[in-house]
Amino acid sequence: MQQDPDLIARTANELVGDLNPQQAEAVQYRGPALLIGAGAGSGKTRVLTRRIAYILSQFGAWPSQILAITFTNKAAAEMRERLSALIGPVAERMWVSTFHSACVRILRRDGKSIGLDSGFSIYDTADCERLVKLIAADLNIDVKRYTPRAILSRISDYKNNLEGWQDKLREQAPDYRPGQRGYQIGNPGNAEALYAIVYAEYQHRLAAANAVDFDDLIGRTVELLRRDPAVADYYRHKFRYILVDEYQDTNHAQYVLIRELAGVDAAKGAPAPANMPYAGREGQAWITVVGDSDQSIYAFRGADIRNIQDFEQDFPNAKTIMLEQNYRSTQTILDAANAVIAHNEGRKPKKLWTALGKGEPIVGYAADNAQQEAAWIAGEIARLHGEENIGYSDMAIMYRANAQSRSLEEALINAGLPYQLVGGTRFYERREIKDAIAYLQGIVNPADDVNMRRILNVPKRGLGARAEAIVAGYAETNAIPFYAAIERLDSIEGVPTRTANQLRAFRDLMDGLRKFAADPANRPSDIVAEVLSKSGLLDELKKSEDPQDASRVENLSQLQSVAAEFEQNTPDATLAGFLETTALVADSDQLPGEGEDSGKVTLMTLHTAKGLEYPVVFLTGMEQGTFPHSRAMEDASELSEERRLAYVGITRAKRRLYVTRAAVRAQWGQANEMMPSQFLDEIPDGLIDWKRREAGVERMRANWSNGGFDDDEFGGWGDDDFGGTTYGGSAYGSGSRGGSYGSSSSYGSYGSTGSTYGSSSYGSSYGSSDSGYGSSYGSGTRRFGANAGSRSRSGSGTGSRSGSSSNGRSGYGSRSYGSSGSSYGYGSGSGSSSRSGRVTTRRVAPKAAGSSSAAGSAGTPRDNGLNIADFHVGDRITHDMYGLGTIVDTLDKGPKSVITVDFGSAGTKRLMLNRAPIEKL
DNA sequence: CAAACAAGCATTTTT
DNA sequence: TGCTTGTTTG
Repeated sequence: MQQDPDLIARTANELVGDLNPQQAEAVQYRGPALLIGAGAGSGKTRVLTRRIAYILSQFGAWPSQILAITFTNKAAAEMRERLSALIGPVAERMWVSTFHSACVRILRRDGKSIGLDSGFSIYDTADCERLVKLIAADLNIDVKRYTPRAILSRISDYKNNLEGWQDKLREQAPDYRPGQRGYQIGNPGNAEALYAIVYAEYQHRLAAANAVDFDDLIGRTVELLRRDPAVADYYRHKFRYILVDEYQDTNHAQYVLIRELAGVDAAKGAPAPANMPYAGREGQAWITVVGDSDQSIYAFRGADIRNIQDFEQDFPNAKTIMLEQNYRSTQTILDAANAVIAHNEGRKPKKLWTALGKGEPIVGYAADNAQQEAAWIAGEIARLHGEENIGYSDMAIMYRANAQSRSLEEALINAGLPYQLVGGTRFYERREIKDAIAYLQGIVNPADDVNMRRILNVPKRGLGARAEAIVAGYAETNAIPFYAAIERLDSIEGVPTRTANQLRAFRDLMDGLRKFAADPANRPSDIVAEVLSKSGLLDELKKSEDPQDASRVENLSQLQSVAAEFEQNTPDATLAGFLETTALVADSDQLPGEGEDSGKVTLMTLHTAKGLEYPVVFLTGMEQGTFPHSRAMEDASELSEERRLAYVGITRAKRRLYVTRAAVRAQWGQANEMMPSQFLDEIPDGLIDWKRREAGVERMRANWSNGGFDDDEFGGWGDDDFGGTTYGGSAYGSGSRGGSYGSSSSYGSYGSTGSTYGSSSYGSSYGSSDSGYGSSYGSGTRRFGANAGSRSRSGSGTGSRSGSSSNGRSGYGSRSYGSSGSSYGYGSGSGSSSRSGRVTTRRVAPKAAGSSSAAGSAGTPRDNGLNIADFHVGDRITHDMYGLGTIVDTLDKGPKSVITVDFGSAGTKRLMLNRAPIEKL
């Protein structure tokens, strides 16, 4: 049955002999619909690839009959690789791809029947935003009230739910005709109508530009399958086995797409027989979906968890097989994960277990601030590498949001540790790259107005807003694309001669490039080179003085390399094909594949980390407001999603898990005091070995609280304990590893440069090491150092608490985070019952140490010599930053006296009298 | 029309 | 704090 020389036939025993019973059952199951509930680390990919091999060799299916869908290109590549190893080179020819690339392939081939020319452009988020802005300008929409982002997110919702613009328009604004001119919305009371109109107009212009956005790739493919029976038949006949990975992250459109491709509803007349040995050539294709509802973390982008929850109702004769044995992590890690996820309501109980044994405890660390958190992690990584011989590439640092990567990077640079950062501003989103791509897109698809208008004046060639408006007006009047108007510029009236000349030059440029691209002898990388030089993009950047532009030149040359690489890997590489790969890359795609050792520590967001595993994982920023993210804490369902994200993060770790937090985190240049994450409370206390349980500030706070002073917004009065003693001393130093840690090479310099952490010694040594980071980092540290200061407060009882905390858990209940704990009622996880109205992140350091003081003497004690006796309620003062204010309260604490000042619009602040930059009037 | 400057806003997470 | 956007001036 297998004449295909590229296909290695496998016996059933080869495919299931080494699997556990549930895995084996999943691989071999015969039936129209199978849900594999695959817990984290349960061998999901293995089962999926084995099942594909099994279908080929035991069901007798052709490779071309299989469609395997993943969410990222990397996952697809990995699956393909594993398949190759299992069944041979035939894997290279199979449809193993992401939803999006599978749809592109279908639309390129068959999109004509819904009006898509095969050279269509794929707009990324930035392109879409430009388009919405153009529309908003034309319709006179107030973009302050309706931001393009908000409009787009609404449009995305519509598309994810397959709500067409025609229906929306009919419901909300039946008199609007897409493409009509001079329509002014202004500010309608009816927001829904506005959304409907913009949606319709947006689709109209996408169609005119022969372009689609990400969501359209799915939605328009569904539309194609529904509208064109011949096309639908073709694919239903072709794909007899459809397998979908990460099914919990599918949205409604993707769900329908699968149904349509499988012909579930078309086959209704002949219900899927339950006892067929294989799918056969007719009727409904067989569907296998794999997923874990506890790892659904993309609801914000439309993923509908019900797809997986309701699978058995949705597909006739469906079968569910659960995989709960974990082969990845230690029992300790799984216990933590299980405990956390158990706090989510309305989920099917599921308990991962492992045969790997208990393993080491989770290590916890509470830092004073993000910089210290990062430095501690860097030190720990150096130690693990040096003492335990753990490779850098076996360690990963994860965080909730990309912005958190900065301090971590800085610490790693400072410690001289190799790292790679995944995500952040993506290569293809960089301005210069987008510019170059826009040229390429314009060559391939001249109707692409968004990209044409983007490059009209890039590089500067004297074609500004005015010229653009003239051309756009003509194009609109004549209902032709923007570029077509330029080609006809001789018939446009009222074009200044200069502008006309420039437009002609632009037209000649584009025509020349297009001719160049049309020559089959020129490959994509040649075209990229031609575009870069002829357009003047490269010249402009090379001439520039801006140091940033040097790296832009680098990036552009890298783009050319990418194109060259693409040619290497693709038999007949076309420019359009190249553009496609650039449009659909994901962050995780940059990660090295299996078996490649980067030799570097990996930094990435928790979202990016899904599907990956590392022997050592650092989960950072475990604070209320950071993780869970502040915008997700109010809403029960969003909080559940955060918790699933925590579950994903914990289960990435194979052997060792670290959880760290910072008591103070600076964001937007403001220091905020952060409460420990509720997820930390949800991990059973006995599983965590706290190397440092409380940050310095928290300990002090606890001690002062009985003095009745526990409120916010005073200039931090950290002292030497804050940095020196606490960090190098009791909490850390007394741990068994203190000595070796301090003496490890990369870290040693740090320890030796100064006794205090937050103050100048660190900032300056860093600042001098790298000019690029120096300014932002150095100043940030200095500012904090100035605030936290080095006023000595020695002796005031850091006693019992610090002692016991450094010894670990004893004596600490899971809720005893200092005195303030009880006032933060986020209730230990039981749903929405107790939601405190209190904000959990608070500003602790006023912007006080304004530019003047911060710039000067970093870390020196600066007593302004003011005396509390001179200040009374009602007195007027000025503050360097807040301006005029009136004293509303004073608190005499000697040198630590505090005044409360009402600054009117700037708010009411509590200020440390002797440190605040104020003047009495 | 471009360059320089000021103001306002921003951070979830991504195919 | 840092970036993007808008405004002003030459």
